[in-house]
Amino acid sequence: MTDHNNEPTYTIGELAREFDITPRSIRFYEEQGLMSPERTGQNRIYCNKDRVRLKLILRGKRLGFSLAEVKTLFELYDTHNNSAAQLETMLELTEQKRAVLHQQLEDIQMLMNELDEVEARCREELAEIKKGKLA
Amino acid sequence: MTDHNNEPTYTIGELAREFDITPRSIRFYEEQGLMSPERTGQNRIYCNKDRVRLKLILRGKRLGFSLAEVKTLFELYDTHNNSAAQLETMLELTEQKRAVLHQQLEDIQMLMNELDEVEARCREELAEIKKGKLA
DNA sequence: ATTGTAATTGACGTTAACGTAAACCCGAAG
DNA sequence: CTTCGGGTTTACGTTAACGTCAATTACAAT
Repeated sequence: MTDHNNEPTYTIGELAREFDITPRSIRFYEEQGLMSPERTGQNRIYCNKDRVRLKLILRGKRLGFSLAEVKTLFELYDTHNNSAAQLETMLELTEQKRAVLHQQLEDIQMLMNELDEVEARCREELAEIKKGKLA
Repeated sequence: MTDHNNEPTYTIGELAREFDITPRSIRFYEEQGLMSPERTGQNRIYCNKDRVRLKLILRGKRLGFSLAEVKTLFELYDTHNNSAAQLETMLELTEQKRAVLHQQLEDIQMLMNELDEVEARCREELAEIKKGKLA
């Protein structure tokens, strides 16, 4: 958290701890072109934008996106595309992602319902057992 | 869809086509202990229960679960556990899964919001371009 | 001067989830 | 009979996303 000139920065270790990942992972994300932090000599120095990126990467991963996919999302978001063609492409991609997310929402709903059932069955049986012990 | 004695069955190829995966994948799931279809000689013959299992496997995958995790979920669901200890364990596991799913729901919400923004920005710029072309 | 702590690059190892190729069997069609 | 379109096993190849050294550097405290 070396605060130099009013903008907060972080070391790789700090970010690693904060997000509960290893420095190795962070370097790997950089290697894959997902971020490019500044350097102090040979040491990496991360600014807020980098931290946000990292957060986005991890969120993408939790949703099952590959690093490559996350990267293209970044590129989409970054480039202020002026070409109409690219803008159209981008809209297509957001639509695709939206479809995937929608599917996941459905999946989650169904799984949650099943979990409810399993849990209910479980609690019932536990109650049975306890009744048996008291008798 | 060989209907023998009122219960529908399927070949590996049929299931593969239906779920848009390869037979190799299905055999792999079996190898991992996720299903064990009957045999006609050396050929696999899948019943409805197997088909449902396959569907569940794929749903699990879409949600980012590993095959191993899906397997333990199956085992949880299958075994009519009588031991109180095992029931408790099961409740813990369902709680864990629930937490993961909740996190995913949040992630999806945020990502969808971002997609909305990106899309809006996109459409604006497209409108600009079109206006330019008409002028 | 040494010990400790955190960082670096480079290289090789690992796991999951299949893909792919080779060689085989089997039942129906021409 | 052979050809063809399924299916089968065995086994090695592949990709992603890191893990795990190993060797080196830098700075900080004892």
